[in-house]
Amino acid sequence: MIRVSRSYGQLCGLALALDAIGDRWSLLIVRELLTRPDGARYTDLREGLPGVATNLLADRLRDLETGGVVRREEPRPPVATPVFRLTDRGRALLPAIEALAVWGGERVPTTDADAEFRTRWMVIPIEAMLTDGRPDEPPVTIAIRTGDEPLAVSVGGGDVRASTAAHDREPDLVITGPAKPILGIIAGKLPAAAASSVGVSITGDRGVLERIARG
Amino acid sequence: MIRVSRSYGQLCGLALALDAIGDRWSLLIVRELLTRPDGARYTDLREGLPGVATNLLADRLRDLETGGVVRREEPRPPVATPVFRLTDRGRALLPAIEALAVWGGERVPTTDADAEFRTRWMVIPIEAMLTDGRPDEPPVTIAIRTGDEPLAVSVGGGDVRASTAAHDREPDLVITGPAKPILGIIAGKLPAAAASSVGVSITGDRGVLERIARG
DNA sequence: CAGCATCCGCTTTGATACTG
DNA sequence: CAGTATCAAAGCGGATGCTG
Repeated sequence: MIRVSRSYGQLCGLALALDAIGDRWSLLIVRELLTRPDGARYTDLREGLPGVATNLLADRLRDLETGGVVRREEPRPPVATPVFRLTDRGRALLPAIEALAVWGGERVPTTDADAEFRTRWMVIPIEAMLTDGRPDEPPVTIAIRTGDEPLAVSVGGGDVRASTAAHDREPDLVITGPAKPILGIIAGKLPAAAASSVGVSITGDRGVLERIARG
Repeated sequence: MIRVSRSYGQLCGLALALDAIGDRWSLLIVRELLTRPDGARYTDLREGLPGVATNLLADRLRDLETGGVVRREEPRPPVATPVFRLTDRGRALLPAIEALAVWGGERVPTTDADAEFRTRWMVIPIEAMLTDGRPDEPPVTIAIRTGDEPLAVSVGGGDVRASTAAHDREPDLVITGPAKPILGIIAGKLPAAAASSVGVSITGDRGVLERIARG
């Protein structure tokens, strides 16, 4: 009944990391929790992890809890349901996940039209790949309308932050269309001029795109 | 007979990366090849991957070749054996592997005394965790004597490079002892003064340790 | 309904043996 | 040396059942 995920038994940082988060679905669970700072319920996680078997999700959450990556918070007596959050150690996986996401993002399949998509999945690559190139200018916001929910990107003070929460104010730039080309445009790999030809509409201050593109 | 490693089917950079290198042993194979710029033969890889089943190693090498991470170079007609190398795309995994190795390295088990170890496995964490803090000073070298083969660390010009090749000249610092405390001392987590109490002997210019420690 | 646990068929893994 | 072949055991994914 014990669930000890098989260890590589190697005195090596990478092997030890893979002992902890190398199982199938583990890093994707961490991805979900990274974009939910307030924690997530079991069903939230299932929604963000299409294809996961429910028993595997339960197993992995236990494993990650044992590994010190995830903390389960039991609800207060009356009602409510458990909430899962990342520990500090879990959040420390961000650089590794960003690096993997950037590496994998270079090969986004143009075929495979029926792949699952959640707008939330854009948060990590956006924060990893973009930067505020003009930290002294006043902050601006971008609204991205694609997928299952809108995305708000805040640019200012040298930082780029993305979240599925709503903006405080009117966005300076609004991007609407299918996710794949939007990612290309944001990453600067697809020129904004070609947006309409791939079904993406951009309204507002396009200069913001230059401000956030990496040198 | 087709070996399509199960895809997550998610339009997400991280999921795509895991589709390519998320299978068991895959990233450890890349680790081995990263520390062998001249390529490795099948048996070299087996030596550096204790515990891998030979059929799995063959399978993974095929998968990684299909995924564009590894290239197999067949030998010239007379004799010789195939050599496996990383492609450019495979080498591009270095930042992700470094991030994972650093994360995993923070929890090196003090128990598990019978874990496998190869000196070569120190190359990536050393290059990831150390820096040349005095790039204008003349280059220095460190010899690390532990595990199955000696390790040569070159510090200079702002870079820290490690390899299992021999030094060109006499090392400025020699560190001898068991791998675990040596890693701690190099990372600056274990004071050099405590070295002898954990079986580590340090001879030469200890100032080098301050030169390479991260801020 | 949220949050799992159980069962079941299939695939992957790992240990060993064997071959060109 | 560089793998392939075989097979038991574990892991995975899907469906379904149970409990508060």
